[in-house]
Amino acid sequence: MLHDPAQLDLMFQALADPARRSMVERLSRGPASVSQLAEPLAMSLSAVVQHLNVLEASGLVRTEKLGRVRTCRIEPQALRAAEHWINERRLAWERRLDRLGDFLDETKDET
Amino acid sequence: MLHDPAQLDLMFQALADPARRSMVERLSRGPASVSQLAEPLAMSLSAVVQHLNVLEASGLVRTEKLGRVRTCRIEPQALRAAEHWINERRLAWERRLDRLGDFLDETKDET
DNA sequence: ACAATACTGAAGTAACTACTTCACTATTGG
DNA sequence: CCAATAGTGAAGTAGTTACTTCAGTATTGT
Repeated sequence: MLHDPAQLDLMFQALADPARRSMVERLSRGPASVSQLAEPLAMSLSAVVQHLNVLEASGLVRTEKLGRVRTCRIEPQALRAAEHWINERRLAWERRLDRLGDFLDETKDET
Repeated sequence: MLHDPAQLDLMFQALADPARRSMVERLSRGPASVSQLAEPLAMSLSAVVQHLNVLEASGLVRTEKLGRVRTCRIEPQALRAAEHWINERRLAWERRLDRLGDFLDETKDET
C-alpha cells in the first residue's frame, strides 16, 4: 500500500523542496519539535508548518503532539518505498546493459 | 557534483509526476523514441516532449537525435544520486534507533 | 517531388505551490 | 493569574506547472 502512484507522487514531491529535505535531514539525526525544525530555516514558522504538513501527508514524517509541543520523527518505511522504486528501475536498466554486454562478448567470440 | 541541492530538486521534482515516472519505467526496459514514450500516455505529443525536457534537465534521462528520431535512455548515475540521498537519511535514522536499542538493553542490565 | 512521419516551439490557461502576514488558541513556568 | 511559548488557520499573492492547440520544420519512404 506504500507503492501506489499517488503515494509516490506525494513522497517525491515532498523531497523536491530543499527546505523539506533539510527538515528530513535534521530529523534523520533524531526527533525534533516544529520550532527546532524551523530554527535554521529563513522563513516564517507558518511556512515551516505548511512544509511539515506536506511531509506528513507524504508519509515520510510522523508527528505527535504532547502539550503544546509537536514532536516530529522520520518514518523509515516511507523512505524505503521511495528508495525501492528508484532502485528497481536502475537495476532493470543495469541488468539490461549486462545482458547486452554478454551478447556482444558472445558475438565477438563467433567471428 | 550530482549532489548539489538544485540538482536533487530537479530529480525529485521530475520523479514526482506519474507520467514522468511511467516514462522512466518504460526507459528502464530499454531506449525509446519520443513517440514510443508517448504511445501509452493519454496526452498530446507536445505534453510528452515537455515532460521529457523536465527529465532531461534533471539529468535522469539523456537523449540523442538521429535524423528525425530522438532516442531517449536512462542515466543510471542520476538515479543513483537520488537513491543515495534517501538511503543516507534512512540509514542515519536506523543507526540511531540501533544505538538507542543498545543503550536501553544496557541500562536494563544495570537494574 | 510529395506525402507522411517525427518531432519542435509558442502562446494561452487553469490549477497548484511556496510563501507572507495577521489574528488566534492552547499550554506552561513563575 | 498572566506573560511567554508553541503552534494553528485563513486569506492573499507571485510564481510555477501541466497541460492544450495550432502552426511550423526537418527527414524519410515511394
